[in-house]
Amino acid sequence: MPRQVDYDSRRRQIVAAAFALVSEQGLEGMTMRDVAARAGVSVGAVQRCFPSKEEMMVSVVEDMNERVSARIRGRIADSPDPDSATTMLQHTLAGIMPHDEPTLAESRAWLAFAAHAAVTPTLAAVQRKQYEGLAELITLLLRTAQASGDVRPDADTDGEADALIALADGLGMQILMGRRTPDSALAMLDRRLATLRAAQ
Amino acid sequence: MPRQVDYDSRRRQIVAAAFALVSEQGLEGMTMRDVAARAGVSVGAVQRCFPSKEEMMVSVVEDMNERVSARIRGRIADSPDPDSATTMLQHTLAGIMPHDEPTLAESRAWLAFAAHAAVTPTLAAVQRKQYEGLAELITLLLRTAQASGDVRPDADTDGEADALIALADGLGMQILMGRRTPDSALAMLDRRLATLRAAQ
DNA sequence: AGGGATTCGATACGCGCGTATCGATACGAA
DNA sequence: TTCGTATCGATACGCGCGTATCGAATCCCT
Repeated sequence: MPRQVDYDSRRRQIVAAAFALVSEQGLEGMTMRDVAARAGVSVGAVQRCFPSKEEMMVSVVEDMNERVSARIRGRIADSPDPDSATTMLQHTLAGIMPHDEPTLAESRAWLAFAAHAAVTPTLAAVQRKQYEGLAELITLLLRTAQASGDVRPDADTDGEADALIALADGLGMQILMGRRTPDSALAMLDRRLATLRAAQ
Repeated sequence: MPRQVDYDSRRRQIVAAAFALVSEQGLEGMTMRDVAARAGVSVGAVQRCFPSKEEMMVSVVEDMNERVSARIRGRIADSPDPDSATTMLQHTLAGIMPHDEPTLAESRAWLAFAAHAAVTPTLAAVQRKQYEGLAELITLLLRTAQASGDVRPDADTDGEADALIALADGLGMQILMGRRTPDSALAMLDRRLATLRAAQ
């Protein structure tokens, strides 16, 4: 037997397999056996990388968060006006909403983990920290846009950040349920952002 | 053995027990044994009322929806100006957001079922129909308020209804995660409603 | 009054779960 | 070359799940 394997890449493989299963079948579809099979490794290998299932779930959630962050960074970099705070704001919020199959899968998995976090303090702490980071970013973008006159000076940036996140989350759920198309949801988000720009 | 029992009240007992378990421990805490024990009946009794677990889940979701509807009706009736469409609108949206322990329990359970519905077509259809009804009600209220001049005439009532539902859902999740207090979330909702009233 | 149909709840069953165990295997040091 | 050791994956284990089964208990009808 090989005395040495690349643990990091194996962990990534396993996390990817676990994420795929959760996005397709929910958390109850993420069994150790199925994760191992999907990743093409033995159950023992999974156990060695993740001592318990809960640690694996934490890694999956963190990986999802990193992927969303990376996508947002990419969108901002590709934007014609990457330095504008309002541009970054729009791309950040649009980036957390599902609009194609990969991002739909992300949203399904996110929903599954959110439900689990509601009764599992460990996961709740992880997810909460990620929301905290997102809220801080959006607050910062709002303040920056405010300073350059692109957002109404009387807006409560902290509150508006949470309201925008809530709207994006809620719209994402409507998309998941098939009650709204990604395009129309995005249009609603943009309309909401527009009301922050113009003086009331 | 009693040849006849009150099936309706037993069904209600079981549904109440199942709901309590879901709200406390998530869907995975809703096992047939625990539901039976909590309802004070035997497992066989549960099986006779609900041939399968899935039918039980559907009943729980429908019961939750009825309870929310009843609460909204109560709020509207108790309001000082019950006939005003804007009053009904505010109470309807506020009524689906959690603000005390019973409604927090409702939101936790709702989240659990939403996650399950994402991978279970049967439940998805039930939940979707309920959202449809809610969206229609809110659209109607918006149109009525529009007709009496309480809401901007240029508002897209269908779109705004979904946006308001999305905001209320998202804010409810923030409350569940402990990132917002019910009061501050309600204030955000009211602020959003206010922007629909004034001419832009 | 008594027998047959019916409904009760306890228990059995098969399965899949997360985790623990362990012999087989491949390498580095002597 | 050979032995000790570290690491591999297959398999065992205990448990709790949803569901099926079944003898006991009850009531209606003749």
